[in-house]
Amino acid sequence: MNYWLIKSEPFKYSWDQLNADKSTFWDGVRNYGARIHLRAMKKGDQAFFYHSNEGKEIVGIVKIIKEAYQDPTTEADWSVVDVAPVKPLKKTVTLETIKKTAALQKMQLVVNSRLSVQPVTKEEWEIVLSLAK
DNA sequence: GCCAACGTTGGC
DNA sequence: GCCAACGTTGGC
Repeated sequence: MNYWLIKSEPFKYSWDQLNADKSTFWDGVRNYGARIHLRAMKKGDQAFFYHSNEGKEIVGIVKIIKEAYQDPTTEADWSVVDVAPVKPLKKTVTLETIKKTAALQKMQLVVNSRLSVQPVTKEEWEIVLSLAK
């Protein structure tokens, strides 16, 4: 089981929208680094859903329900995965909180905030979950 | 709205 | 293959 973090600007595609849709294909990744991570995702992996720009917080957990396939919105060589919501966090975890947490300083969110699909270690995953209680 | 950081593009 | 210029992202 691998853990990830995917970002979306809430006014583009929000957590609420995902819950209304039940599942979606995660498109719009146009970055080679992010593409590598997308293609490494396995069915059943879980990911944090992060709201960038507005909110700047992790709002929920999603799971990968279909592994990477050709992005239907483009002819170019980009991939999408299908994701479905698992559950919202009881308490959202803000970027501010993450930055204040010593054990989370190596999260990609802190190191490279621009990467839209990021790997998360098991340790980081569990720390974030503990912060969300 | 600004700007720093980063990635990509294109000229050489 | 290097690097300057440009565009985009995202935090503030």
